[in-house]
Amino acid sequence: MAQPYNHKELEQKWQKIWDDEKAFATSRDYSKPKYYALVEFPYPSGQGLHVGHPRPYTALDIVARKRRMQGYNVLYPMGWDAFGLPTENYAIQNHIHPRIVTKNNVERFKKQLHSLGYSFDWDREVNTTDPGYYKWTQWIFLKLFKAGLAYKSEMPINWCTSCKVGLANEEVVNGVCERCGSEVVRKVKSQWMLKITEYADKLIQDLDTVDYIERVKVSQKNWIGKSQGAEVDFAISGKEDKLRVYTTRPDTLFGATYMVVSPEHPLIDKYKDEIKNYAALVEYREQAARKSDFERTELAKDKTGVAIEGLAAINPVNNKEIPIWISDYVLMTYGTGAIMAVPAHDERDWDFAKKFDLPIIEVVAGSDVSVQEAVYTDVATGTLVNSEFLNGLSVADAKAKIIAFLEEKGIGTAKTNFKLRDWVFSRQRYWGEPIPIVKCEKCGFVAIDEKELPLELPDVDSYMPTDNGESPLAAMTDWVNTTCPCCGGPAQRETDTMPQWAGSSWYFLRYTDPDNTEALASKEALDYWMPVDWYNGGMEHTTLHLLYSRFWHKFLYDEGVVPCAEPYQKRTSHGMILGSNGEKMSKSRGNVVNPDDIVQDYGADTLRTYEMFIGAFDLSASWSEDGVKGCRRFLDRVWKLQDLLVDGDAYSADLETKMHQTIKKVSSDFENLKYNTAIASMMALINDFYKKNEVNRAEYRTLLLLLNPVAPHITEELWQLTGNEGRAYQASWPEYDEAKTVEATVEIAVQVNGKTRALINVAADVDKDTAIAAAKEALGDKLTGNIIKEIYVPGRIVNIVAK
RNA sequence: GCGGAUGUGGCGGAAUUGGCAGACGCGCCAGAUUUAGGUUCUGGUGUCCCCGACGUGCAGGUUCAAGUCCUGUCAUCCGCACCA
Repeated sequence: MAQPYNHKELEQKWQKIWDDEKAFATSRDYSKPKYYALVEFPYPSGQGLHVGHPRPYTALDIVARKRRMQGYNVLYPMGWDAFGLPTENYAIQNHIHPRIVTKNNVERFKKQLHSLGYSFDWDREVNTTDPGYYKWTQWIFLKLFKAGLAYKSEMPINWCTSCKVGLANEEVVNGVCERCGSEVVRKVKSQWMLKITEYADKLIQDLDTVDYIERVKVSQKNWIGKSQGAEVDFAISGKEDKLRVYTTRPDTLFGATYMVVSPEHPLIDKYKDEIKNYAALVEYREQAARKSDFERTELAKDKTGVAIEGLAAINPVNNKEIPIWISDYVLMTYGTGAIMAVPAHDERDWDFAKKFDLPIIEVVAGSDVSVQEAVYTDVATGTLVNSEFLNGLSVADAKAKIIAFLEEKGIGTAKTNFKLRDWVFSRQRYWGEPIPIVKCEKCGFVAIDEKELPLELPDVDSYMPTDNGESPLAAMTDWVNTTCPCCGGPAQRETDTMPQWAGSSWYFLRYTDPDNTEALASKEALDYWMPVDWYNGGMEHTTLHLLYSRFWHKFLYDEGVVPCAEPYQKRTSHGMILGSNGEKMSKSRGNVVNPDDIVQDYGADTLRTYEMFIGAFDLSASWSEDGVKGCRRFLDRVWKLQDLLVDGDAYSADLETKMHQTIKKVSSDFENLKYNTAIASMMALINDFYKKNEVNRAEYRTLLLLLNPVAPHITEELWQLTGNEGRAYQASWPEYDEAKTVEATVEIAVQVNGKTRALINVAADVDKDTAIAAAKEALGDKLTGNIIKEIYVPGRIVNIVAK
């Protein structure tokens, strides 16, 4: 009898051997075929590893281990996305330097990941807070600055009242701060911005060149939100000025019966002396400023607004004078901050017009414009009416004709717009990369010399942002006051730091050559390793991190720094692991599972197996301790198979087909995110061994290799115990013979009128006549009536239609 | 409101191009081993009026055949937020 399966002893033993043997160190031999597998590097939080982390890490560890066994030179690295607010908040509360907090958290995470037996190449570990790393984050920023893609802008930004930081639009979730949950208000502040919008078109187009799961592509496209329309100038009655609007429906111009501008629109202050109700407008604007974008744009709410008294616009196609209103449903940050309202064919405009009793003119036929439900906007089938020279045209034709008309008259142009807005890149915080820019009274904003990089984050007395919203760095006058690299005169350093997204926007490049001091990575390393072959990460990062990193990568490609236009060849996403009650795991719900406990009680191999077996990889799944036990039982059974081991260097005849089928299934399932069914097929295989009460060496050997990527420790131990040469992780991946995956005889169903009435065994390649004859014999007197049709699907079914 | 998913036994979940619904696991039931419990092994386990019928959120449809395709509809989850 074999010794009992002692997971603790055995897992520690093999983890040490792998370390000593440098088993998973990436080769610098660039002549072998390469494979770059990547998982999102974690933020090393104070809570330690969560059971959600191992799901993607195990999945790609399986792929990485399998690829090594298939002869690839594999890069499967890990690092730390360690700048960020929770660490800083912890530092503020406990008066510990964030560097120390980060160091402690990283140590803990690393120990936890190590205990799970991942094949990460720890020689290539990166940390975004390491000056040797952020030197290159700053270097990329300077490149962006020099290319005109980084600029300062005074504009309304999202301001978190609690964190006292500016947030990207993308970081505001349901109107509250993504990180702290506090209310977000609008505040004007001078911010560093990155022109991601410059790359909007490329970011959409190049999605066609990569293998991302469809959901991710769709999310990215929707986020970028490309729309084709026109900008149209409306004259302001009696003034030189024009009021420019953006519309996706220029064909409905004859139906524009009023205009709406955003409460912040500059028009209002420009003509304040002529506007009779200026005070009312200002009051409305102040109300709007207190609302978040979310509240302002919530669909269900009542429309509000104030008419501007004393100004009117002229509809350029029919020269009718129409009123101008202000309303907070028009946002200054999208389009031109002004719209033409076509209440007959836009729901929001319709609501507004009904509430304030404004005229509604139908210009696309086919609706009853007196009731809201009938608002007609069908682009595919509509026909224009009440529109003079557009009458009778389809919407598409009318669009083309009106744009031509506007362009000829010089009052409008075709225009493409994007929902995507530029990236607010400043944070008034301490724990981030300093922005390597100084402000000189004479020269303006000046990049510091590249030789000065990294511009290190200095130590400060307090990590709290100042009450006026300045970063704690602003209090360090010794550091702030410097000289201008351009003219040598007095200058001040930028005191804002970069957002957490900065370091994670290029980390996959650094892994290829992490110790390079001359460049972010050598050309040779980048040419060999890039692009990442398979990147897996959470759905929550598809619009933020994924878009930002693609943007930086495309910029670096244009600069000749990286060899490919897209960073990731393939992108997949995993589902969340929920608590056993089906809710998101959180301390307050008391449903958090600590992976350390599972490793302790059941072993890393059990945890890894369970995380893969829990359900479809891309869907969320609930944790179940019983499920963990089932996976442990499976590994116990694999362990105890050594007692049933018999000699044999070829698969036994009765299991040969099953062996080839299992190799085929496991091999393809590992490639297609179907880890759960791969494990199920291995369970089914060992059930067959148990039924037979024996397994031969050839069969056991194959099983151990198939299972090795999932449960590397136990399989390595069994590999050794049962007298195999070398290491399992170095063995070749099992191969199968397609011809041998097919059964000689198959059981097929015999149906009458689609209902199964019998089962027959036939040769797999039996012809139709023989199959039908066998089916009729099996049916006997169950078959009555006249046979109308006979259907035979090889290997599947015989269906006889009788009446 | 828009966009994306998801809906299958007591539970987690399987099911090529439409082709025997419920693989695999959990739980449960029974038997064996055990002083007993646990462990382990073996067998069983969708429902019902059980030689038959009914079953994949609901209602229709196409088809010899539908979890899968089509139309409509309901529910839940995620993302976005009046995007002009």
